[in-house]
Amino acid sequence: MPELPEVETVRRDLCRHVCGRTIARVRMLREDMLIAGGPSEVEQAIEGAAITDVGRRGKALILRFSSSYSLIVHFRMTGKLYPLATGAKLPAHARTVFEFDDGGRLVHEDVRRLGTLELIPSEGENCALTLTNIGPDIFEEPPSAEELADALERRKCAVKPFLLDQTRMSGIGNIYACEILARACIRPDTPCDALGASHVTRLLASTREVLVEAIQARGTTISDYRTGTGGPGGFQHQLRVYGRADEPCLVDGCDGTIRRIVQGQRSTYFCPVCQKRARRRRRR
DNA sequence: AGGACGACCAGGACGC
DNA sequence: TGCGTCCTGGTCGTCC
Repeated sequence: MPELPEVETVRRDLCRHVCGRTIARVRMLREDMLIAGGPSEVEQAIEGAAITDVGRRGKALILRFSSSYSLIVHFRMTGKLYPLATGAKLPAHARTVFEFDDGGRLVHEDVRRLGTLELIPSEGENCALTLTNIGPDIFEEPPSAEELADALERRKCAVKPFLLDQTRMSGIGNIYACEILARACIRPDTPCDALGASHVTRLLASTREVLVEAIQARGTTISDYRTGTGGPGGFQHQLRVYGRADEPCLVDGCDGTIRRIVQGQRSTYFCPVCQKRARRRRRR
């Protein structure tokens, strides 16, 4: 599932491969994925325009055009965006095809069609529906220890659902939430307001480490995700807990067994031995 | 206020 | 073989 490292990988790949190229024609095969404007508006806005930049906020990818329009793509679960090899057949679940004036094609594929496309004038990007309720990107604009401690103190919910909440900080999804907490040695069901200063420090450091390593590995491919060149990522081989229920903990010297629990209707994986639950602090 | 849960969507795994 | 059921999960909307 495309989370921050996956979308960042796609962004970097597309910057390299499609920036500067001009769209001759856009074909929208599933118009219902467009959440603002109609297909004809998209055609008018981007046909004849060049892709000038590819941006990202959280899990949202932003294609910027020389016509001063932006197309915001949210992959949700199964979205992919990559240049199609010359002469290659269109994939079964192609939803939008961008045809370049040099003959190349960029294809937007989404098996489950949960993803969205949104056209918006670039100057009004921040008002896009896709980006309302999406907080600062946790990789580009991470909170300070003080800010994070403050946010945690105000919440009683478990720390894992807190990490999934995109409104304060954006980009972390189910897989990386599990991995970050494993790295930080914090139990996912620890209440936010039980976490102290040392936990906050570990949480921030682990977040940074996991995201950096996952981006270096070009993201995690479990089933659908593909990079911006159409290939799989590599971080699935470096996962410590996600998807490893009943398997041994990989931490040196730890004899724990990975457990799976459900939080907010989502799978959570952790090692009950090396991930400690903080004791709730006494409040005065 | 904020938590729980269903809807959206389609395919893969699994049981009978 | 073939069908039904469950599971996957990001985000939004609804309800309590």
